[in-house]
Amino acid sequence: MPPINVPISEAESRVMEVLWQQAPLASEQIVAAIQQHSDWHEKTIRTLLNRLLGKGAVEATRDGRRYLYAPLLSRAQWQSQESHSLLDRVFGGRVAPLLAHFSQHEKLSAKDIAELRKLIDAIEQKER
Amino acid sequence: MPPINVPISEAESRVMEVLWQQAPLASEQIVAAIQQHSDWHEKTIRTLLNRLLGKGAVEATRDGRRYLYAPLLSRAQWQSQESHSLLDRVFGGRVAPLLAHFSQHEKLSAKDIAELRKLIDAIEQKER
DNA sequence: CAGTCAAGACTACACGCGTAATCCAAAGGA
DNA sequence: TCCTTTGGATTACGCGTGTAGTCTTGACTG
Repeated sequence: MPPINVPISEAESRVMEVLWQQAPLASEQIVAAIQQHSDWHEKTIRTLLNRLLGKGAVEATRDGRRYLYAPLLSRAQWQSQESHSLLDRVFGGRVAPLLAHFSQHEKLSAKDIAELRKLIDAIEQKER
Repeated sequence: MPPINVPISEAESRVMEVLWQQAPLASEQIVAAIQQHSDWHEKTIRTLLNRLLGKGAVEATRDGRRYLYAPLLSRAQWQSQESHSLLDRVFGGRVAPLLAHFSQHEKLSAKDIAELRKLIDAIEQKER
């Protein structure tokens, strides 16, 4: 599975979210899923699906007279791309300033902090 | 100082970076600074400056026959906007998954980890 | 005073994106 | 068999962005 390296837009990512939760799906099901939480027109959603196809972010396999769609770009890959992009564009590629920023300017709940500590402990465990 | 809440584009942010390092500056100095690290045309840079003006992200004060430019949007504000946007768009608004993602998929140096630990210690200090 | 130059203002243009509408072909119903 | 329906393919269109080019006006030069 080669990494997919095409940027997908905000609206397109909403379509991907549906497929990341469940796939393969027919376009009708995707439309239905999205319309539960937004009022996008069916045509709009199909357009986005087609653009994702063009970008190679999803695949379509024929199923009778329609297609079933499934993601080729994984959620983790996409998250990596977006995170990396933020890191490079906004924080000069360094993780610590990003973290410092979050700690100083974003509200971290006690739970967040506890989770962070656990994560770091886990990382250090792995290291040694 | 009211927070500036207009999105600035990638290219525009390069111009802001110059002004965040030093301000106020005449456009000529901004052009010179940017051309040290890129080959953007002078006209391009001036266009970006003007768009930033239009967005209210910088201010221009007359200085004889030219303007001196200074940021109105601060770097920290911008970093917050961008971070928040990533957090919401990509990680459902929760910090821990973002961090988990970084810890699992991005390479964190030992130094990063040490800094993270220090940050968390500091946060917890502050809390109690 | 007329011409030139430089900084900023205005205009341009292609491409991606959000947001659809229209066109087409195959399948199913009358 | 012809019409309708339905999924998909193609086309549309305004806005932001990257990337400049042209126009204007005031200042300086001869």
